[in-house]
Amino acid sequence: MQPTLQQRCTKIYQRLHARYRLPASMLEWHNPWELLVATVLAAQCTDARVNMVTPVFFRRWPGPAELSTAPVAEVEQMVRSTGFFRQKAKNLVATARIIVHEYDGRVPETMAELLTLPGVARKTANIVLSNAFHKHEGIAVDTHVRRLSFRLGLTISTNPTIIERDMMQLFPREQWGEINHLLVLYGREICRARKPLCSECVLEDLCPRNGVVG
DNA sequence: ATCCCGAGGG
DNA sequence: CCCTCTGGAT
Repeated sequence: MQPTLQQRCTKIYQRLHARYRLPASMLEWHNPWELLVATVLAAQCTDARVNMVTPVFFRRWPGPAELSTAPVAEVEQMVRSTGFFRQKAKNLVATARIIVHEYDGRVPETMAELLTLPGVARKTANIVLSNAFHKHEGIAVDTHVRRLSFRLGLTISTNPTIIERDMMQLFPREQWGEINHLLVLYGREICRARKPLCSECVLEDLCPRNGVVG
């Protein structure tokens, strides 16, 4: 008797939760603004690299007020090593200006408002909402969540919006924030993009690769 | 679909 | 060389 999709998700959560207990992002931050900046910089970049940049960044520009008047060229050099540096610098300065002028200098706390910021889509907004404000409006779908949800047969889509909708159906809301961290950690350690360590996998009996009906 | 973009691993 | 890293806008 094959387990249902829901039953598999329950087991996936239980096993990864047991493995990682209270998982957190490796990004280093001290307030919502720092988490927002770090998450924008994390696009197509490792957390370790972001963490090399952000301490210097926040010493130079501690908050949105300081960044809003910074020369974009100087910001570009600061974030250069994270890749996509022209886009990220331009978006971060523009975001700082919007937060200063439209939100009284504070990072907005709703999905709709966060999505108005340049360079911020649902993935970044979900990370900020769940981690900085403890609001779980959705599930952050990044490269790891996309790869693992597909491999585990939790979605047949490669579209992040559809993947998020599928995942929201499969996991209870109180797990939405944590499931992102669990899948990211497991994706980095075991279910890696390049050479997944299937022989060490604790989800082996739940994976379509081993005959479980997707 | 394509572009943005540097750094590290293999 | 190629692939990947907690994406987003056009």
